[in-house]
Amino acid sequence: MLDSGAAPKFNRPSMPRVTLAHVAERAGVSTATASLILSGREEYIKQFRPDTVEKVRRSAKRLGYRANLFAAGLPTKAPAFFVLVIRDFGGRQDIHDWHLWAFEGNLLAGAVRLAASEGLYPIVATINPDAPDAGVASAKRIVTGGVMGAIVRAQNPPLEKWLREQLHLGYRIVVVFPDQISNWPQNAIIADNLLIGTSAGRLLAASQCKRWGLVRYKQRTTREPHQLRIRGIEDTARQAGASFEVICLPPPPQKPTDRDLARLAKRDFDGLFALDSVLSVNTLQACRRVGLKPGEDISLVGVNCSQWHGPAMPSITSIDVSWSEVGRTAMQQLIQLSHDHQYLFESILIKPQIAPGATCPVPEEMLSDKTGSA
Amino acid sequence: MLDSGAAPKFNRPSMPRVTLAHVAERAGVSTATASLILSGREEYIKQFRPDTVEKVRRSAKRLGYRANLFAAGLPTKAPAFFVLVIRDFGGRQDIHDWHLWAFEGNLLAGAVRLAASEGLYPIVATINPDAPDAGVASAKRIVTGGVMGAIVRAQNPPLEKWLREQLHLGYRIVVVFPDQISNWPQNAIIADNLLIGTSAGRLLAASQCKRWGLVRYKQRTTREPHQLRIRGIEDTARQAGASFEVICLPPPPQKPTDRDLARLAKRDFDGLFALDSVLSVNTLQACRRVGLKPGEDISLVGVNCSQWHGPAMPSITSIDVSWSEVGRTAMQQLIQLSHDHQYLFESILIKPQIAPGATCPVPEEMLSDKTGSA
DNA sequence: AATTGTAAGCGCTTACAATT
DNA sequence: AATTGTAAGCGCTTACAATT
Repeated sequence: MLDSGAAPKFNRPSMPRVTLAHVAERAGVSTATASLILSGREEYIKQFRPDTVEKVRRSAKRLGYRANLFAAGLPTKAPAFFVLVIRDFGGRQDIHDWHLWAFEGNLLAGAVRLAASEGLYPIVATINPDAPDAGVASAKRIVTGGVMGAIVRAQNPPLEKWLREQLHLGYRIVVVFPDQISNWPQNAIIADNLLIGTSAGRLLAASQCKRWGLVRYKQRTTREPHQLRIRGIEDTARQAGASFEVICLPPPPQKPTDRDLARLAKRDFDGLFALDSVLSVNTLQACRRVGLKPGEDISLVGVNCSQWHGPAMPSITSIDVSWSEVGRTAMQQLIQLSHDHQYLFESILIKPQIAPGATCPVPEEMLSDKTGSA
Repeated sequence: MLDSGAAPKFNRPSMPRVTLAHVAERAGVSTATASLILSGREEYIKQFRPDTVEKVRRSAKRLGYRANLFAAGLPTKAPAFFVLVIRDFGGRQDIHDWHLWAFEGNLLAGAVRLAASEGLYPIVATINPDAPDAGVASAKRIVTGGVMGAIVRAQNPPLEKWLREQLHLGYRIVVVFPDQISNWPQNAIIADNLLIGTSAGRLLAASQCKRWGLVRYKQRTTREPHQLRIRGIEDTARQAGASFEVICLPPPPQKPTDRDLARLAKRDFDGLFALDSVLSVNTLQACRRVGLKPGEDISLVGVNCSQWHGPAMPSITSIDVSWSEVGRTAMQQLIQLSHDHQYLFESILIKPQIAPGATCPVPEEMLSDKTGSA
């Protein structure tokens, strides 16, 4: 299929780039003059004679001149690039992995929209959480490779540890959704996980639920974000005088088994809270499989799953964290730090938003507190 | 919420970077020696005395030296960066837009995995198709800003025209999924749209369908990729002696109306082919709404929707194009061009794969031809 | 011959000097 | 005073010269 080099017309060597020197020479001025004029900054341009400005601009246009952005950044010590480290989801064709890309995409979009307005470009590195050290080296290299700063979607303890070291060496790093929250009093953008839990609890309480079930993964160690969510709903359960029990489902590659479903089928619960997006969808699915109808005979509140609903399924009432808002906030901080020539800021909590769905009604008064960012 | 600058510890100025000169000085050698040794290339290192090598490495480690990748690329004229232009899906909270990020993510992943092995980093620019000229300038600037090359997810005719101009100026550009296929005999990675259509047709024919319906958008102009898919299935219908009619659904922001559904409800069809991913999902949804059960009383073949199925819905039998394969192929070509110091190659067709689902059976013999790339 | 340094240069920016 | 050029420098690489 590939036929490169066969036909002569595919053998054309790539032309040498047009440089500022070419433009200057053709316009009969020095490179300094050309540079100043092409900078586009009025304070520079106005000190040249109009016909000189014209000459230079014409020459640049004529030759198709484009500044080399890498060279341009060197003298000013203000690189036009920042790093964005996101997750790669292996080559696995798992449907959940595939969808998770949408979160990363929104994070990227949030950051990039702001960056563009500052003339900043993102260099994207991906890290596959399953491949501990493989692709990480390349990401590390670029984070410390002379960029203006880095926004890193944290992935695992070793990476977070390295990031903290680099941060205190003076690299401008903003961490997004760290796992070990308590280690990040500085430079992190964190979802308000406690509020996620209490919000879910308030929804279940408002629906008069009395027998709450918390759906989580069966794992030895529970990560801090989930712990906080659990604490949030536990507190609310206590206040609401509801019973509170835990249901475990297997982590992503696996699907819930009949044994997992049995617990649900006993109908001990009238309200469920699923800790994350995949759990939420799996819980909805599991309920339907055992004949439960969330929204009718049981309430279900999920997390980050408002975008998830399949056509014939009820939409899940969801406590959402806006990934694009997180991306934007991270970028905002990076820009601020850069302007201030600093590298530390106090970590920021992002408030979740309640996205009403069919699986649990949302009282009017809870709909108002949708905002949360500065 | 943000408290930057308040506590004194957030006021630490970012430290100046450690440069090669620092490392060299501390090791008592010239920058040339330090550079050669830290290049990591055996042919350079072996010509130095072992203790010199040690001195330099220790000094670099001691000072926490990281090479500035932008400066490093200048002298060699082999920049370590390429551009990847993908789509941005506005701020719209449309569920389809949200999911479409997953495609862009897979495209990115495909390219980046290969790039990493060559030490290449992607600079990502996004273009919002709805904002014609707004963000485009920034993307154009970086594409011609001194990178090794660019992979561009084509978006619209004006952009494609500009890309073709730049290509013939000598910029290394690989276009992905162009709209105006016939304008891209060179430097494009294109889905084999004709084969998508004929594959769908063969599936419907194999299911003994006789009254085929083609589901497309109602628009004045039909874009070339869709035209080819239509031609593919039309040809197959003729060969199979099936009738062939068109059903129109409204484009993405809108949902199918009752009037749109009426056509389906008349049950004139026993086989449907939906032209793209959004149409496929909408068609499945529409069928269910009028009481049709795809897979039982009607066959449905979609495009790029195998990952889409909601829990309680049948999975759609889909003709898929692997976006990560497309990304990988584009990257492969870029690397090849760079090695050969060329900038043109013959456009490459990517064969689709048949992903069996519940809405239309797939004969054994059609499952084999899953591969397609070099 | 083995080992290292000198120097030029990548493409740009900007302070400052020099010219009219 | 208005206009432009000179020169140094950003941080690096690599051909080549120079030293032992």
